[in-house]
Amino acid sequence: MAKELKDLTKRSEDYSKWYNELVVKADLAEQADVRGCMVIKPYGYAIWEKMQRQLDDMFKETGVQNAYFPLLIPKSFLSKEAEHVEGFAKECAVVTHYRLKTNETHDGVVVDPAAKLEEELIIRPTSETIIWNTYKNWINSYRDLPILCNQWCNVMRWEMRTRLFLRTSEFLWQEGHTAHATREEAEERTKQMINIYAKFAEEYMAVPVIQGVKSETERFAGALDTYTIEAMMQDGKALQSGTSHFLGQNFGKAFDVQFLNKENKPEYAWATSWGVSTRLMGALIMTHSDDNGLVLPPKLAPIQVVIIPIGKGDQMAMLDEKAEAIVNNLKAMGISVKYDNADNKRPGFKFADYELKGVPVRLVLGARDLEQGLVEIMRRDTLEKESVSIDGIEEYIKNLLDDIQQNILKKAKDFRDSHIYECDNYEEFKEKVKDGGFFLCHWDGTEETEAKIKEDTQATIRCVPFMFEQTEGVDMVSGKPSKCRVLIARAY
RNA sequence: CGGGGUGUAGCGCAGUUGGUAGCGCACUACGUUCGGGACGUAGGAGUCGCGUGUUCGAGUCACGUCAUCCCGACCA
Repeated sequence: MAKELKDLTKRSEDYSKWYNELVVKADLAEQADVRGCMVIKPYGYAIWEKMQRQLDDMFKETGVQNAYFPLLIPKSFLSKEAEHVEGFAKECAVVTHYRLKTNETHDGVVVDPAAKLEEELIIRPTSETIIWNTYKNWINSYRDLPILCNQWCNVMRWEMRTRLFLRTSEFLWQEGHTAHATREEAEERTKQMINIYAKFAEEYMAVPVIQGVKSETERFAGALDTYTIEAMMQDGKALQSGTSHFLGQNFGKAFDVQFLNKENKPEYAWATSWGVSTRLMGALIMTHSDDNGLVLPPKLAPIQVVIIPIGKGDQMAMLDEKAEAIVNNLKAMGISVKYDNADNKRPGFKFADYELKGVPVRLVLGARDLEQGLVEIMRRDTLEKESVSIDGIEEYIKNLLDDIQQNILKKAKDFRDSHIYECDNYEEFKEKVKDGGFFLCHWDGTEETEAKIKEDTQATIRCVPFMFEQTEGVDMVSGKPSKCRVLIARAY
């Protein structure tokens, strides 16, 4: 096992603490006083907004439109698709009453028993049911199809254990729900969306991901196929970062959504759904951060460049003037920049603070350097400092931002690739998997084997990956023949 | 839901055999500072998670309860 991963494993013992503390210190989010819910603070939300905007653009290029559906779902809707209810029943919050009243001692409120709902309402854990109940009214003919809707919303899943960004009871996400006239078209859409997620993760988040298809046990409740993108965190564990489901005609049948096809014959609609959540923020944090704090990819950083002036009182006016010119030039180039000339914080404090916040580039405007026409530039990914001529500094910064974006992706990719192992020996696997990493192993396709691996090692089959050339072999656990290698890892 | 922690000022914590509620950071004012998380002086801030009990007296002891964190089962 690589030495650096050993070191990470050591950190992994209190990785959660490191992660939670880092998030709080970097001012991204905090745990709310309500069980398992999260307050996303302005700086954190700014990152989420950038993600939203980019994803939205990518969706719209494929014809998807945004819409909005209700938060509350009648209980009966959820029971219409058997597997779906099985999967979500255990984690639903239920609305049973619609009114409170003053208590007998008049110092508080109680639920008014007279206001009990005849049918309870479920706070959406996901919206397939209410959306397909609506689609029923929208679809009569093959000419009405496809329907390509996405909604940005919150959902609630009453998780037993929560963790900031990775698993909160309430989380923000987008969920796309499409209806199609043919199986082929729906399957095509399922793959198209997982490709978009992978592209977004790599090009914008600089998080390399492995695409694949889930095993039957890990599949979304009610889906025929679940495609996933799996990212590797710095402690070698996997994080499922996005999913796209081919739902077949399950929801079409459950909600009786039929249309007349070209042959004038009734047919059930074909469905897909796909989503990514604020968990992506967790992926971002856990992929790039170091001990100084966050490292944000320039394409998603709310502040891409921070300018910090250093000088004595009478020099500040001159520095402000110099800074203003650079700020205006950078803004004109579409670069978001913050000039921090607050006089109540010393430069050293500002340096540390913006490093913690992950600002990709820092420009120090020092009176002393300026006499020689120089400024100091520091890049957050490597923490390297360089003195650069102030002439043409804007172009230099633009190139540097591009370079940082490329570099952190490369760094994450190199790390991941050096921790992917092919393994054919179960004893060796059991020993190595403890320390993290992705394992490509032959699997006989049975649930028994899957369960045994999980019980022995806590690792799970993440997916059947697409990106590797597949050959037949022998299952390392059962010794039975195997068609392909699957990706196995411990996961968040 | 099982096992283990932790609840005391905004944050991080100390508080001895039960006897006046403390420290660091942050905050406010003034001054000196300012090239890698400054310093001095003065000041503000706390129903000790909540409830019941034991006691002359409870942050401290007992019982209960709630919240939160970590480890499992569930999950994006």
